[in-house]
Order: sequence, then C-alpha cells, then structure tokens
Amino acid sequence: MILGFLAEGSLHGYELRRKMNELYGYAREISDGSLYPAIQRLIKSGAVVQRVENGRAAKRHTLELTPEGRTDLHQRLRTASGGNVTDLGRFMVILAFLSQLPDVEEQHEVLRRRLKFLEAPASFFYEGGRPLRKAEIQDVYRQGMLTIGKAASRAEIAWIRQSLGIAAP
Amino acid sequence: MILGFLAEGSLHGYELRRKMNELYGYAREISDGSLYPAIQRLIKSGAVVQRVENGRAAKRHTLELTPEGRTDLHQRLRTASGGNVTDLGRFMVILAFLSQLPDVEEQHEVLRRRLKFLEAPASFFYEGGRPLRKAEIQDVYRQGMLTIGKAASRAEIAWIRQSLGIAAP
DNA sequence: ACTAACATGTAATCTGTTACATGATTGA
DNA sequence: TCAATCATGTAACAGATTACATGTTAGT
Repeated sequence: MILGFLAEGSLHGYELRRKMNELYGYAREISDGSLYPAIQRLIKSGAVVQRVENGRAAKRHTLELTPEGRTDLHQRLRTASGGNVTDLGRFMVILAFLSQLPDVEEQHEVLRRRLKFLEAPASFFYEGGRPLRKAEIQDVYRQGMLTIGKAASRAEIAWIRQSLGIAAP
Repeated sequence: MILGFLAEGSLHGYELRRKMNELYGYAREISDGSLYPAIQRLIKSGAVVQRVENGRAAKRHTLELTPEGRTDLHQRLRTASGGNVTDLGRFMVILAFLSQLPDVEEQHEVLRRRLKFLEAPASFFYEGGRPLRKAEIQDVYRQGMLTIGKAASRAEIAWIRQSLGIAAP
C-alpha cells in the first residue's frame, strides 16, 4: 500500500496513513506504530527517500518512491499470490494499484489467478475433503455464509470475465 | 475459532487446525507455530483443558472447552465489533459460531451491527472526506472494486434483512 | 483559551511466521 | 521400504498493537 500510493505521487506520512485507512481501515486500522516503522524499513531498503520540508513550521517529511521502489512495487503486484489473491480484502489492495503494472498482459495474469481461485469448488466447511453445499448444512448462519459467498463470487467472476474479454460460459 | 470449534465438541490440535484452515485458510494459513502457542494461552487462561489420550500409540492431546471457555466464547461473539464486524473474512468467522450464543436477540444484535456498517455510505477512495462514486473514478480496476463491493454488499444486506425478518425498503 | 486536526516518532509487549525437531501410522 | 499423513511442539526472528511522547496550526 505504501509503495502503491507513493507511485501516484509523493506524500508525507500523515496523508499516507489517511489514504491507507480509507482503502483498508474497514479491515484493520493502520496505526502510527505500524506505519512509521514500515516507512523506515522501506527507506532502509532503498525503496523510498525522505525529504524534510522547510516550507512549514511543523516538520513534514515528504516521502518519494525511488526507481528501485517502483520496481519493487511492480514485482509485488506481478507475483501476487496466496492470501493476496484468495483473501478479498487483500486482493482489493492489489486491484487498487494493478494499473501501475506497465504490461497489460501481466495485469490480466493477476486477474486470471483470482478467477481461477473463484471458479474452484469451495466452501467454508468440508466433510472428508469434499466441500459441503448449502443444502447439507443445518445452521442458518452457515447457510448464510455460503449464500453471501456465492453472490459475491458470482459478481466478481462476471466482472473479471468482462475485464479479460472472456464471454460468459 | 478455537473456542468456537471446541464448543461443538472436543478435538485434538491437528483436527482443529484442519477445521480452522477450511474455514479461514483461504485468507491466512494457520501454522503450527501460531496454533499450538494459542492453545497453550487458552489452557493457561482456563478456557481449555488438555487430556492426553492413551488409546493410541501416538500421543494425542484432546482439547476440551471448560464452562469458563464457553462464557469467554459467548462474550467474544456478543461483543464482536470493529474489524470483526467490518471485515468480511473475520465477520464470517463470527457467523460460523453465532448460533452458539444462547439468546437469539443477542445473535440478531450482532447481525444488526453488520447491517449498519453495510448500509453506511462507503468507498475505498475519498475526496475531502466524501466517498467517491464509481463515475468519479478513472481507473478501471478501482471501478471494479466498487462494482464488486456493491454486489457483495447488496446480497449480504438482503440476507441479513431476511434473517432479521425486516422487509426490504 | 481551547479543541481538533496535523505531524512524527519510540518502547514494551504480544503475536505471527518460518524453520527446526521429533516420532507413529497407514497404504502403495 | 518409502512417502504421505497424522501428531505435537520449540526457537529465532519479524511484525503488529498499544501506549507513551512531543509539538504545530487553524478554527471557534
């Protein structure tokens, strides 16, 4: 997220935190204690440079992405896998910055990985390795989980197919 | 999750991990290094007791929920808030065990908190504190985020309203 | 004068991740 | 006999959370 937002333009930490909280805060609030150490790690790795602005009385550290930082971002987007693809919240973060990947074919490759996950038979509950279907579950809230998951999945599959230019089967 | 699964019956760690991975593994894989220390913390807090089974050659520790553990689970479900309500993945875990709450009115109160969140105007991107609508966003993938989010939200609102016995507005 | 928002950090503690470490059982 | 699965843990390291710590600016 830090690399993604900085790829759109230089920011200082406070603005960055606000944007990060808007994008992801519904899932997990970004606190000072996690943001500033994360920025320091990126500075240490050479992905970000910090310039202290003198224009204001209050010290204000403008953060700028280096060419290495941009390469790092591209690599992270290109190789998105695991939870970054299967968890909706984390995939949304990938989606928010996917346009930063210069090659459209690489963008589509990421979408295809998400599509593959969505199209695989899945449940939250299994019996002998086999995903349980709604009719096999007694609990109303667990039935609801499948109802909700199915609706979300259908909508997303339709959108991805359309984005990739694939006809609905 | 540990308290929830143990509320349905005693299990040993390995089975517990499998069930946890089925329910939540799409988002984050449960590893031994996080599960076993978590179990030890629950034993220390008195929520869980461990009985070593002698029936098998391989040592097998059956985990059982104590009455205090059950009270703990109920309290966690009853007071679910923040990310546990706003993050879909975490809310799903709440939903999976919500029937464990003895009072139906308390179950509904949790659903109402989720409904309130879903019905509030929200986006992933804001301008001057105001959520941006799809038409105001240029990036196709960010438009997709809103498309997906809206569809998922609509389906979930409909299901919760139906569960609560509220007519569609 | 006071409050909210702006602005940046550190310290102690807790938790998660990854790799290591061990051993039994079951089926090919 | 070999591999997969069952079964339980620890150790080193990385990262997150919470509280602490400080100071400015703009509006009422």
